[in-house]
Amino acid sequence: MATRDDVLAAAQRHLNVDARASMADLAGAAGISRATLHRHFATREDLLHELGTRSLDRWAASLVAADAPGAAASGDAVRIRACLDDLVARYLADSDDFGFALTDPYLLSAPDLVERSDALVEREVALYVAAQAAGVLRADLPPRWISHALYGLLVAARDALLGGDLPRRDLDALVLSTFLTGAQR
Amino acid sequence: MATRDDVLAAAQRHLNVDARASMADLAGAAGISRATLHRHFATREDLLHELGTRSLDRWAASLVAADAPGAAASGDAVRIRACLDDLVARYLADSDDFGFALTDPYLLSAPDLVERSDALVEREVALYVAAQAAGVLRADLPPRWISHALYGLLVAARDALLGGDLPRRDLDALVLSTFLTGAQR
DNA sequence: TGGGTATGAGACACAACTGTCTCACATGAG
DNA sequence: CTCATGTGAGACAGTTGTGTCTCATACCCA
Repeated sequence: MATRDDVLAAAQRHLNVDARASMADLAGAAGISRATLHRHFATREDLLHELGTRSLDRWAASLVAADAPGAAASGDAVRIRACLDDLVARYLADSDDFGFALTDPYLLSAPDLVERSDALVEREVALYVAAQAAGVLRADLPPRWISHALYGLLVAARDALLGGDLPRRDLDALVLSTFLTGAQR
Repeated sequence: MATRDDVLAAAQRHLNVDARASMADLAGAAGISRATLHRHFATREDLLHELGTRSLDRWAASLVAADAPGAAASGDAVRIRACLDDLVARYLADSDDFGFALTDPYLLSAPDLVERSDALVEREVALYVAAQAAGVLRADLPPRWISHALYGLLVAARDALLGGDLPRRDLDALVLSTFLTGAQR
């Protein structure tokens, strides 16, 4: 018998492949009937919202696991740099599971999710500000842009993976290296 | 009286704000009735497809305007570098108009558009390969990844602009600089 | 074995959107 | 003025997906 978590996981996986999947599609992906899916999640919005919340949970957890607040507060360049490396790898792992959430139109328009997302950006930006102060990141880039840029590279990585252009194992190094030093020789 | 092009332009503008707009929404945005919109475009797919085609036209035109094939063939580092600068600025201008097309689920799943898009990526990749050979871009990055990365930065720029985090005038420099040299100090 | 629980299949009403059609009206050209 | 053309308003049917409900059944546990 499929648990609520099993269903969420299946929906997640399927949405990463087909962002416009219907409830019938998601039920099929979970190997259950549509009726049973509705027993778990009354509405499609409920399901999406739950996935959105979990994706934000993961984002928040990654910030904590990489100790972004600690690194930012320390002001230590080496520590901040290690934190950035760690963060990129964690974000990539998160987007393996929640990649669809990066660009899902519903999630991007749900007010409470957007609000929480903004709050997380704020915490991430604090790290970038500290990184700039410590000389780890360029001080001439708006920290919010740095956040957007890393987000964009995650979208790029997701699409490269989906398009079969790159093996997963290369992504960590590519994203980090592109993020930090760009594409120029 | 609104021409077909006026209608397309209005739809484009509105889709950049609300990617899930209905035909009624788009008619309203164009200041015409839904019936008239259907006189211009029999189906929603027709409209989307036309916009998708035009966005690919613009992409192709930008590659030509920046003389990517010429620069690639020349093998001249200075010329290739200038071409890249030009290309980034043009892509950003294109995404002012066609930003929604970057992540629109329908456009990304329409087989003929995807096919044409792949062909354009191919031509873009040729430029990156030449840039790597000329020592302009890092040779250790897969050229396809470079293409994805720039695409990701365009998404980032669009979102930063939409979120009001950055003024339009700063985008060219930020995207180019981040693309080329990254965020690291 | 019997009873409670979860499920699948399917019917059903409903909502939103789509695409078509008609008709009345405005406007501009001749 | 008159006619042709384009338009808006609205009715209409069709489609798709949603959410609810019922009922038979399978399964697990006592």
